[in-house]
Amino acid sequence: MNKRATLKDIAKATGVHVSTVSRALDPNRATPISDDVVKKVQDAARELGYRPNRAAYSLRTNRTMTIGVMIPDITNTLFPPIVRGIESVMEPKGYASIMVNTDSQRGREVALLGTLQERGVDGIIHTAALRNEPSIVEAAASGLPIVTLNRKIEGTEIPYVINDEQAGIAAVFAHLTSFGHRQIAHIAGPADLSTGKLRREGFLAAARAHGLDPSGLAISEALRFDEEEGERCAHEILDAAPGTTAILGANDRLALGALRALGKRGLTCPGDVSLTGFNDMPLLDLIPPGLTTVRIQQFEAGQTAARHLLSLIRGDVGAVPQRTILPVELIRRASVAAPRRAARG
Amino acid sequence: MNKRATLKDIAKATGVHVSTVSRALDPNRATPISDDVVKKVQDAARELGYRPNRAAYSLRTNRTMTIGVMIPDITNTLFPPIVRGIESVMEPKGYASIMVNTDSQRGREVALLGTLQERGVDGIIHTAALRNEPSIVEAAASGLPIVTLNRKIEGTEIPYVINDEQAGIAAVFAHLTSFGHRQIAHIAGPADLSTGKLRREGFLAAARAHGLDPSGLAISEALRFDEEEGERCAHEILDAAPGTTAILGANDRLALGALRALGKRGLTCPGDVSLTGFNDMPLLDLIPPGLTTVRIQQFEAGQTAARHLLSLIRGDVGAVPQRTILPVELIRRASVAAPRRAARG
DNA sequence: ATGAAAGCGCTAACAA
DNA sequence: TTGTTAGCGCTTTCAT
Repeated sequence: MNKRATLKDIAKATGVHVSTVSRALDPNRATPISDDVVKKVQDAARELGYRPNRAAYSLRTNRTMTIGVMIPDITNTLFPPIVRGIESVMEPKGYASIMVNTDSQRGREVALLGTLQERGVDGIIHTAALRNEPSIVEAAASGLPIVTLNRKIEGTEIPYVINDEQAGIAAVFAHLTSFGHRQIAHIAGPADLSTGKLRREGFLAAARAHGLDPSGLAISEALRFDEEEGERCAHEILDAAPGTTAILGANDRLALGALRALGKRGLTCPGDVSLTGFNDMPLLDLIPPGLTTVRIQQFEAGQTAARHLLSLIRGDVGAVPQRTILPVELIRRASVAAPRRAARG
Repeated sequence: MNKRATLKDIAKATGVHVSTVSRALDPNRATPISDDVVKKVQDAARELGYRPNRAAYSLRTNRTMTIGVMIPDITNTLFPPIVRGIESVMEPKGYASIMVNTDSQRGREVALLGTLQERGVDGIIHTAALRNEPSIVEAAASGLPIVTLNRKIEGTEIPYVINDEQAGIAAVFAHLTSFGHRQIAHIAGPADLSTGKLRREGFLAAARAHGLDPSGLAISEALRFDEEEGERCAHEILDAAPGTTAILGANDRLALGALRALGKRGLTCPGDVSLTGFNDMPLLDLIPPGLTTVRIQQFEAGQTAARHLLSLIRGDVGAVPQRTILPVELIRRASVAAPRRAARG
């Protein structure tokens, strides 16, 4: 383990002072250096396999060239493309990211935010932050650049990037009504997650827009965004409102769970009940009958959030819109059909 | 942005020397400190919201408490559970991880290894390293603790953790022959990836073990582990060896591609051709007809690799077996059935 | 049991 | 254009 070359080593090798070496190696050099010294230094650096010591740089400049990426769970297919999107803009700028999984637990969210701060990250991209979690607000108030993804934090100036949840829900809802559905139920996501809340609101708004009384529509709220909860909620809905002809799921996994519930009840999709999801997860198209859903831009969302964070880090606050809403796309598949007996009116 | 409290601040607040503060806060304190000083210091630390400056710590100790995790692509469902497994053991020990995606490109693999070294990571878990990529060997030789996952690097002492590829392939192969299949073809993975190579070898070995002449079996090699290549290879196989009754895919995605090829040819699975995969990706069970496959331990593999890396970092080389092979499990689904005309003998 | 002092590698005034 | 100097916050050796 021959330890790494330092500026001092290069200085010794070239006969110039370490500060000169530092300057010669600085890509955006402020002070002018004679060409031959620059060349000599760079040659020596290459020769010695010099790599700057990040810790020393950080200690001195208070910049780690590292950002924190907080996500609920990388195992959720929603997040890997986001992470890649972030990486695609940060890596070329010399930033590395430390990713942490919060499992949507308040305790973990606070603790992990703490470790990121301790490590002196230059900024944080916070994906799907819990609603009503103040620690992130405090961190932002203390001057740490933060951008949230999939989540607006009320009452703050923290810039956020979200998909157009409302438009997505409106699109599926309109799609369902265009087939004649009126008895449309909703499996809502957890209320403490912003997507859960927004999509539920979108559902209610869409119902009103189509002249339906929201209070007459069945809504069951899932505790988690998973198949098990989707199944439970679907049963709840079908027990409470047997006339339901369509179920609008707050995401794909809930819809897949509902599909299972239909199967267990001997009901078919879309024959007996139409079904829709949200997100368009990978492989979804291969699962019969083919779930109609809403495709969101994950990679692009990551990129956008990263670009905004870079601006914040640079201090160019003016360049960052407080909110960015990314367009979504309705994906029509076979899980929606006309209701058996269209209950019009 | 009121800047963070330092040891000096605590020293000032408590009236003791900064070195005393450092010692009082050290969890595994070497030198004895009087109880009341310890208490006073810890109280002040809490009061001031003290968080150690990692950069200063790193500069001084040459330890970053950070590891690098190199993976081909987090978007591939294989890797998120591995990452969580790694995190589950590293995080409690105070380590953070920097994850980088190599996209299985030699250039990226070398460059990203470089940035990890520059950042002074204490160790690296390298998942699915490219075969014949020497940079990682050099890094290990220079003293950097490294553990590889899904990959053995020949001719080195680098510890590796792999799934029992051979046993997995042997199990599916035996499963196929137990249904009477003899004309078994293989869609092999890329030869420059260890899983591709190992599974191909496993296929050949299994064939011999069952008294089949490997040279009589059709093998088509995919350029990538994706559906498109699976489809291409399946067509190639069915064109070249029309008598094929079963296709053993090197992974699930290749098998799904093959499934698509069958569909396009008007063939059914398992009616006309049986099909098997490897990995048991999420949602696979919901895709008809239900792919028979091999389940591997991803989370556990990550945990194991992380534990081994910790031992290496601690200098406890003796505690780390050079190779760890994790058991796999055959998952029987409906994609395998008896061939229409069992070609026995 | 505690203090003093050095120094990790780097950058950034300030001088020259 | 280059050198000198100080110091970021921490750990650790050596005194006391």
